[in-house]
Amino acid sequence: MKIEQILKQHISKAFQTLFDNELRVDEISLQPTRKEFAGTYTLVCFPFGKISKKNPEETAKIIGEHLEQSTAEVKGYNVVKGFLNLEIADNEWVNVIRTISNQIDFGQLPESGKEVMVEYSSPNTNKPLHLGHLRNNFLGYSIAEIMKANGHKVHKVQIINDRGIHICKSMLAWKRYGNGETPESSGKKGDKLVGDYYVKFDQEYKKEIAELVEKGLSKDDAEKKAPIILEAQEMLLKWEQKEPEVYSLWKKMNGWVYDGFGATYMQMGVDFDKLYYESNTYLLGKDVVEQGLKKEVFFKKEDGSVWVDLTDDGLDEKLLLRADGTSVYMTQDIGTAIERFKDFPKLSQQIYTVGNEQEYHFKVLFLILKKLGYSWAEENYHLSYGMVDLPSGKMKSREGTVVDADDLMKEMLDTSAAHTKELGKIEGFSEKEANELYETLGLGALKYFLLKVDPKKRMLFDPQESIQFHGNTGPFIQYSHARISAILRKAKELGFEPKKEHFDSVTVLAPTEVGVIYLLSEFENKIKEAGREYSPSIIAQYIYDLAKEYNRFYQEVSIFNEEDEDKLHFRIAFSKSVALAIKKGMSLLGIRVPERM
RNA sequence: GCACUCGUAGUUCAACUGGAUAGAAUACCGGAUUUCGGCUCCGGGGGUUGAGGGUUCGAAUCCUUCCGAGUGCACCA
Repeated sequence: MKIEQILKQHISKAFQTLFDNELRVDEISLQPTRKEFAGTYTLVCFPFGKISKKNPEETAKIIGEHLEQSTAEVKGYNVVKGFLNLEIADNEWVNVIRTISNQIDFGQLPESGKEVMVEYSSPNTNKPLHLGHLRNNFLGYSIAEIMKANGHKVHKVQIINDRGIHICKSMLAWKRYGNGETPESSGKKGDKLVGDYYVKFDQEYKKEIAELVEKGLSKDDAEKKAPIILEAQEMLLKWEQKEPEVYSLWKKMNGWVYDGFGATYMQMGVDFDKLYYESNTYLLGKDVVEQGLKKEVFFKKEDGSVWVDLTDDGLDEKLLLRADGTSVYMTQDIGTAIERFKDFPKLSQQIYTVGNEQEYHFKVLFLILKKLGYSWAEENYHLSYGMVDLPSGKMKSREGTVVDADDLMKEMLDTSAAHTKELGKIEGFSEKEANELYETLGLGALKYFLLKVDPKKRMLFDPQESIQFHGNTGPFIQYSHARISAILRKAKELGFEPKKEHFDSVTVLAPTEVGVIYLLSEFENKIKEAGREYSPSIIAQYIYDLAKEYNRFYQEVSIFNEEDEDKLHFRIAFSKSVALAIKKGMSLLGIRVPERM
């Protein structure tokens, strides 16, 4: 059992004995003791005044004294104001390492029986992926990994926005101005090529509008009557009727985009278990709306359009079906959500990784699903994240200030390659190994930088700072791991395989050792917390603290110069546990760690 | 206009969900180590937590009023 749990039980019992009071274990909260005081766990005693009928300081003393006398775990205590700081016996910490060394997969919680779906990425096929998508993808992937570590079964999915007027725009522009250009003929990545024609459409559209305005039309009229937009609308109708020529062009161009995106996802190191295509799902939801009408959850207006009234819940009325019977975004999302629970009947939760500008949309969506009587609706979660700003300000595609995902990743790889070569520590690496390392480092830096910030918060992406290899960065942690790996390699060469039966004589630890072991004992708590809060940043912060604390130990305590062989064995086992925690923690962020760098 | 989110060292981020003298990183200044691995470690300065008021033994955190930033309020997706 965990030290923290044992302590809580002791405290509960102490309350029984000392004050004849029932204090449940789950009512007790222990917090880490601040660095400047002795001890590891702190019990805040201010609230107990009523129970003990004494002031907080005396209360703390009584409890501390009792725990020190009656338990093996508490070796000492001190009281500052109403704070009771408890010092734990060193052999308890040794035990923690013994337990971890015995564990097969440290950092993996037992199966929960819960099954969750994580949706992320879901791009528009007209626009190549950019920095904002990177935050989305890394977040979604990481949350999926964190859910797995919490013992849940996970399905990673995305919905691909592959139909609608915007798709017809790029198709039309390609048809008009493309001269048969293909990714092969131009050497462009498929998604970039299609994106270019989307931009081209917009340019031509604006030209036509300007011409019409010159001829005396109002701007609104011009926007509606420009030939190019009329043609695009016609194309959409043809697409819906699956007219062969339009349909095959659609398939061809989408194919290019998927190839392009595929390459980008590969580079990012993210993947999906199942893809949903809007072209398959856009008709879903209509029958649900019909059912909702019958149940009088929704209502019809005079013109025949269908609405839901959410004013009682502090929201607005929301349109679900147009007067002509066609559906809107919300309708599709309702249908898709229900479809997914049909696809995976044991699903208990969906997590949608979507930017915070859609918070209102998801609030409405979940509320509608709840009103329709779906019990899982309340479990659904919008993993909302803030925008990524650049030092120059907001990213705006119109002003060309967008940071392209492919370009950025390439830059990170180049920088890490240059940096690594400069250090000259990788002699003996094959070219393939070296390239893998650059990728591990470059992407690690990028992912860590984007994930260390609380997802809810808007963040600033500074390209200069993100490529740094020291401070609170991915490479710093990767470096710490590589160094421990070096220690373990050396230990093996010298024949010091950690043997847990040797630990028994180790009874006195250095303060830095206790610091590190305390953090190790918190690993699983952090995984739970990250899952509960949907926040990879908790893991990122934790691993950084762990790496830093280990470095402190490393500086202070020598491993191989230690004469006591049991201590030496202990420190190797202890280092191994730290390496494991770093590796596992980083994998929860989708970041690999090298053995050498 | 209405709704939601946010405001913390020069800068980028934390703060265990109401706990101690608000912590890291970065940059700057000073020192240690020169090895198991160089990107390591230690110390220093730097804060009226946007401003005021309230609740509390105790507030960056909760309530309230201002000020400032952002997002949303489509028969677009």
